[in-house]
Parts: sequence; C-alpha cells; structure tokens
Amino acid sequence: MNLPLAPTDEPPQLRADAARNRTLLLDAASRLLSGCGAADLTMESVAAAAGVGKGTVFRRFGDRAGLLIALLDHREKQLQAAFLSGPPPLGPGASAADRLHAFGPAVLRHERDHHPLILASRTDPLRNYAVPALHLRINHIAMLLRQADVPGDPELLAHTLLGSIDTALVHHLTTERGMPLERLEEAWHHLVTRLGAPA
Amino acid sequence: MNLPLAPTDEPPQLRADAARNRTLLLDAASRLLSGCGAADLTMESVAAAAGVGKGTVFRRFGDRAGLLIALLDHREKQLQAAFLSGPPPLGPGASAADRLHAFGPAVLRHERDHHPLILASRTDPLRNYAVPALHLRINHIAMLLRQADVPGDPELLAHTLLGSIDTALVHHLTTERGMPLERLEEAWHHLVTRLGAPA
DNA sequence: ACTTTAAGCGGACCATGGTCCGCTTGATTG
DNA sequence: CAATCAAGCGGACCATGGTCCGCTTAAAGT
Repeated sequence: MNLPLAPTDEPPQLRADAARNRTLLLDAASRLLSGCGAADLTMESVAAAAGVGKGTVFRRFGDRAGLLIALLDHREKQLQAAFLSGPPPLGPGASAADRLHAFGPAVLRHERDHHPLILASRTDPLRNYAVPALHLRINHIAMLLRQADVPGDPELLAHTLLGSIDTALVHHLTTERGMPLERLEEAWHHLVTRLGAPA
Repeated sequence: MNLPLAPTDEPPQLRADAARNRTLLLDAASRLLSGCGAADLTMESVAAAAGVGKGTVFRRFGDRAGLLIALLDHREKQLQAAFLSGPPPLGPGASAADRLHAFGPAVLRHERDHHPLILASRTDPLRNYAVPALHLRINHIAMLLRQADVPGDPELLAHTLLGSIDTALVHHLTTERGMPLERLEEAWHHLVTRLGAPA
C-alpha cells in the first residue's frame, strides 16, 4: 500500500506529467491486455510498454488490483450510465420493480463480457467492497427496493441480490456446472418477484 | 499448480513418510498461526518449522491457499458434524424450515471465529467453489429447500442464501459498516421466511 | 526570470510464492 | 534379502509484486 495523500480518494488534481503518465499506463495496459490473458499482465511489462519506471505504476495505482480496477472502472461507465440515466426499463421512467427485474440481466451481460478482468482484479476478498462501482450498484438496488416497498433490510437485501449474480459465482456456475445464463436470469426474476410479493 | 497424480483428488494413500510430514506441516502451521497473523505465515517458515524442505510443502498442498484450506478443513469438521448429525434444530430431527433458520446463525458464528484464516485462504475467487466444505453446505441447503418445498431453483437459491452470509461480506459489513451480527441474523431469518412463505 | 518545494519519477532492491530436477527412500515383488 | 521404481524430498532457482530513496521537475509564489 502506498497512498501518501488524500485519505480516502485519489488526489483530484494530478500534476501534468503524472496525468499524462496515467493515461499512458492505462493505454499500455489495455493494449497489452488485448494480446494476452489478464494473468500475463505484469506490472513491469505495463511500465515498459508505457515507457515509465515500475515505481510510477505503483505510485499511481497502489498495486496490481488497483490498476486492473482502474481499467475496469472505465469500462463500467457504460453500465452505470445505462441504469442511472439510460432508457427504461433499466433507467428511470419504469417502475422500481421493473427496473429491478431489468438490472440482473444487464449486470449478467456486462459480467459475461468482462469477467476475465474482473476476476483478475479480485485477489483480496475484502478489497471488492471498497470498489466504488460496487457501492454504486448497492445503493442503486437499495434505493429501488425502498421505492418498490420491498419489506426487509434494503441494504442487506441489495447485497444478497447482487451476490446472487456475482461474477465469480456466475462464472463457476456457467463453466464448471454448465448452467446456461438463462437459468440464472430466471432465478433473478424469481428472486425479485419473491422478495417483492406482498406478504 | 503441481498435482502430478490423481486427476481430481488427493491420492488417498500417502506413503508413510509423506503422511508424517503432512501432519508435521499442519501442526507447524497451526503453531505458527497462533503466534502471528495469517498474513505473516510464509511457506518457507512453515517448512522450516516442520523441519522439511519448501518443495515438500508445495508437493503436499499445491499452493498456499491449499495449505490454508487444509488447515481450515480440520476446523470445519465441527460445524459439519453439527448440521449433519448434531442435535436439532440445526441437525436432523427438526423441520426443514427450522433447520434452515438455524443454519445461518451457526455459519455466522463459525465464520466469526475463523475469518482470518478463511479470508487469507481466498486469493483466487474461483478457487472457493472448489472447496469441499462449501459444496457440502450448498448441497445441504439445497436439500433443505427441497424438503421445505420452497419454490424456485434450489441450487441457485442455496448459493444466494450462502452468499448473503459470506465471510468476506459479513466481515465488511461488521467492521467497515459497523453492523451488529444480530442485524445479519435477522436478515437471514427474514430471507428464509420470505422465500419459504406460500405464494 | 529566480526560488522554493512537494509531487513525481525510476530502477535497484527485497520478500515470497511457485517450479525444477537430481537424489533418496518406502513399498512391493520374487 | 535383493532388486526395482514410483513417490517423495529438498533447496537452488526463477518470476513478480511491492518498497525505498535520491534525483528531477512542474507549478506556484515574488
């Protein structure tokens, strides 16, 4: 760990050279990533490809997971836009219940496309919960649950719902156990319906 | 990875010296563990404390996670005995619904006691699903769900239920978010009730 | 422009997980 | 008991994530 400043966030203002190197590194990593598996992406190779020293990578991203998460964050923006401000039923405009139903499949598809990176970024099991993207999802779901008057603890239910479509779980079920994605979508709908049904 | 024999299992029969070294290693690891955090347990120190070479540790346990899981497996036996053959309501003798209700708190308590090791053993997010102990839990819950005539996909519901009391999640919620364990237990009961309630 | 200073940089260095391969030894067979 | 041989062993070796610290430089003040 090595975050000498700004207690919880990245310092909002990077010096010009630092900002340049940051995008240089992100680009280099992306480029390397499309030529090999995420597992083969070494910090040193990224630094070399970006033409900077290894120390710079660590200074900027903290550790390997940090780099991968930053890479992921970028791709995640699309999904976030879709459920925060995109068209219904995922975005605002539909009922909370409909938005909940739409959320699962959307995340499932997003994870299908990005699971190698997502899985590679998860070395520390606790780190996941610190990822801003996850927080956003949790809060969003919790909000929808409240809007839909679903009984129970909204925050915990949100965690439970998201847990049921967690990348690692889904990957395990689809590859090791041969379950089709449709079965998982069905289970999502069942779960949402079940939790939302009037007592 | 380094499992030269027996495709999916440990070879059931270890040579005498190998078996001896295995328990030597497990003991040494246990001993070291009670003197420092799991994070400080290095493979080399375990080997040294057991009086064997480093290669032997890897040959026996595959990798670090394998060693930690083996350590855990031993402690897990108690919990397994409790829900497989212990007294009701956790063990057989109570209704399936009652057993389900009892299961959450039991796991929660078990995880409270062992979370440092459990978390340390989780480096590869996919590896978890290969742990025999987890399989056992999943199958057990799925069976109870069927017995209780809970509607929906028993296997997926089992994953969802267990996910809601996953060690990493619980640790995050109790330490980062300051939630008392009671709140998690309540949520468990709510979830079980909700899923089991007649449509 | 000149000074100042803290952010940034880089690459030598360290720790540790994991591999390899030649040697040793417990089991098995006759 | 001798011979055989696969399982086991150990420690040198390698790859890589992560740290450290002296040097450089962008940026803000005067």
